[in-house]
Amino acid sequence: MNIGEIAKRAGVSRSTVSYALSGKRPVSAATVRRINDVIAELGYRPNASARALAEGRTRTLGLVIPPASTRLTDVQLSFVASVVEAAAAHDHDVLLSPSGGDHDRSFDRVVTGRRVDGVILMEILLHDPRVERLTSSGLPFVTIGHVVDSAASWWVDVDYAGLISRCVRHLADLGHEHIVLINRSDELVASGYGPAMRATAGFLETAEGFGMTAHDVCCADDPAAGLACFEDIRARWPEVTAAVTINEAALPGVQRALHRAGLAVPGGFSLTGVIADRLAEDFHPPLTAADVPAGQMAQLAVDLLLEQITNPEATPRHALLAPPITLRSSTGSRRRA
Amino acid sequence: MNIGEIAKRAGVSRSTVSYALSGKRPVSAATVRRINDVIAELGYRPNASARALAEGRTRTLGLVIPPASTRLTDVQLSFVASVVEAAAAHDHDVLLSPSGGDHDRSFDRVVTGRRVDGVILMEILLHDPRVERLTSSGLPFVTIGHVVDSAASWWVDVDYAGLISRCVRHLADLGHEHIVLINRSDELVASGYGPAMRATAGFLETAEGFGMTAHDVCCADDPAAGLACFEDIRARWPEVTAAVTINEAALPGVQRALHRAGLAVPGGFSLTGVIADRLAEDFHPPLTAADVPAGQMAQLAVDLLLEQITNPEATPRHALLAPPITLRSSTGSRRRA
DNA sequence: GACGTTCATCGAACCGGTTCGACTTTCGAG
DNA sequence: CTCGAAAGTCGAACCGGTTCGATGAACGTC
Repeated sequence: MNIGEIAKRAGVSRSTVSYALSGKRPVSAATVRRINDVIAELGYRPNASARALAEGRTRTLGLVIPPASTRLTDVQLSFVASVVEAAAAHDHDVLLSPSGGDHDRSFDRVVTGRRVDGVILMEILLHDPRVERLTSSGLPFVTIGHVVDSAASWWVDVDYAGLISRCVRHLADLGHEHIVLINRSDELVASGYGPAMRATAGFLETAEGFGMTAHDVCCADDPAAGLACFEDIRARWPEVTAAVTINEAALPGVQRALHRAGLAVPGGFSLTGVIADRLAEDFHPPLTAADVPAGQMAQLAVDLLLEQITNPEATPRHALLAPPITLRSSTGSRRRA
Repeated sequence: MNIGEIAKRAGVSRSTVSYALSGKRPVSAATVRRINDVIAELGYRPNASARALAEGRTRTLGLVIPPASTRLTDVQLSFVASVVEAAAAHDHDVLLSPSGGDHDRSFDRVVTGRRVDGVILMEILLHDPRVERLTSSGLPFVTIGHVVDSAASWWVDVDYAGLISRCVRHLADLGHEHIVLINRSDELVASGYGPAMRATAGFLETAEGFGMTAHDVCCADDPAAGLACFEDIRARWPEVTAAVTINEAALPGVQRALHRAGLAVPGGFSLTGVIADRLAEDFHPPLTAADVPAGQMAQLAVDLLLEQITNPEATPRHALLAPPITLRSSTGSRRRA
């Protein structure tokens, strides 16, 4: 059941059927009705490949995700789901492509085979080879996170430096003097992962401004590492009374370490950071934190990408989101150790 | 840069370029080399839409996921990532489509627009309307989980009944006499979610066989519900000494409730069930559990789907996986309450 | 030396849509 | 009544690949 069949049964030409469906040229009401009847009867749907070939666009967006070996965090996950929904709202589909490791073939296929009209790139590094590949391919793309030279590209990011800075200020207001930043993994930081770098910068700078002593440590993205990391912190700097973190995955371990050390939250120790709201709420006690607005970021990323696709000449736009800190109950005024 | 341009620069016809690339007819070594040189120089990649149109297949698989509003569990997440990787290994891409709620348009687009060669359907119900839609559309598909009338369809599933049964036997061996099943949400059970139904059946049947008293309760998929659920259990059946669960998302709440009640695991209470291995290991103490092999299921689902696509006349195949129970440290012999 | 194969290549048709130009017909304005 | 514009429709070309049938050359066989 293709457009020719519909045309034959409705007694019109193929082009008339096409115009009746797209509305790009006037078609008489009677003809439209006849065509619609035939379509309803035969259950016709235009072939997406043929349409893509003719129109020169696929109505599909590519979403490049970290490979499965890298454990996806809760925020990333809800981001993926939200991208799919935002795209669906604009009648677009989403093609997934893992990247990194040995998955470059997939990335290549998606990028160079004109399979998608544009790409959303997650988890980008400060110097990211994929960004260069995309730039030279001419395919529209939006990154989640931004590269060093960011003015000329399209991106959506969370203002990690600003948010962490606010967290530090919050702790300063509560009287804390010795604080620590629990960052993400060594490798990620070493590879130039933007959020980690910016969090560190915002953390140290703000703490210094308030005359606090501040330490920052890296921690792998899993509970076991969180536990070890926190015990290490206690051993090296027993005077620390509060921690700021951007490492969601390590949280359960940190919680266990706090418990083992006999530290109540927030009575004996305060904890805050940039955390997905669902995770912050599931913590015990609920975490005072800057909630990463994954859904909003996804929506924005899709909007920016579609705008860029529609108008390739548009000047690049970005969005740096700084969600407010939600006061829950994991931070309190400093107590003597 | 299309195939015609390549042909022109190599001084051959378009069909020769096509045959040189596909190898479906012999082409002289000299010509192949000349064509490859031109292709390398111009960075040519065939247009995926044109190829899909001509070949009648898209080399793309559809993956129907639960909508973003339904919080995806850890298993589901790693399943998605694994499907993408398994498909990539066969040079296929994955198109995501949410379903349920108001996302039927997306599902429709994917299914009826010939955008994909086949579909993998996650989280299916015992009576699932999407299965009927797919069946009548003639598109190959594989379901994760199986419907009542399952002999005639392709699916991969975890043997929940068998696994839960093993968990119960394990508890019986340890001397427990009063146990409870923490199932998934009311709504899910009410809507006929297979795993939940089969878990219940396997649980009650096996417990009865061992002469145990067994209760089963539903619990929403979040920590707060887990906490409330467990406190309810303690209030109603204080004699219960062990729980079996298939509800991963509720676990943190259950843990908190155990802690509040002053119950050590496994000293005061035993806990086991069907849980993703990563979650089981992150628990404190690590959970004795049947690890859901998400990666293996994804691999199998993709293999089955590709087989069905290649050979539509093949008789349906299924796989019911029963991973072994991994003994960790959350179960112990019964103590007097 | 005639003949059937295999090799290598070409041109044309096809996949199923969209879109452009051209051709009637209808209609309202001058 | 005439003329131009708009409505309504058609045929043909095009998007960029794949594939079929045909053709000519090289080759081994009887």
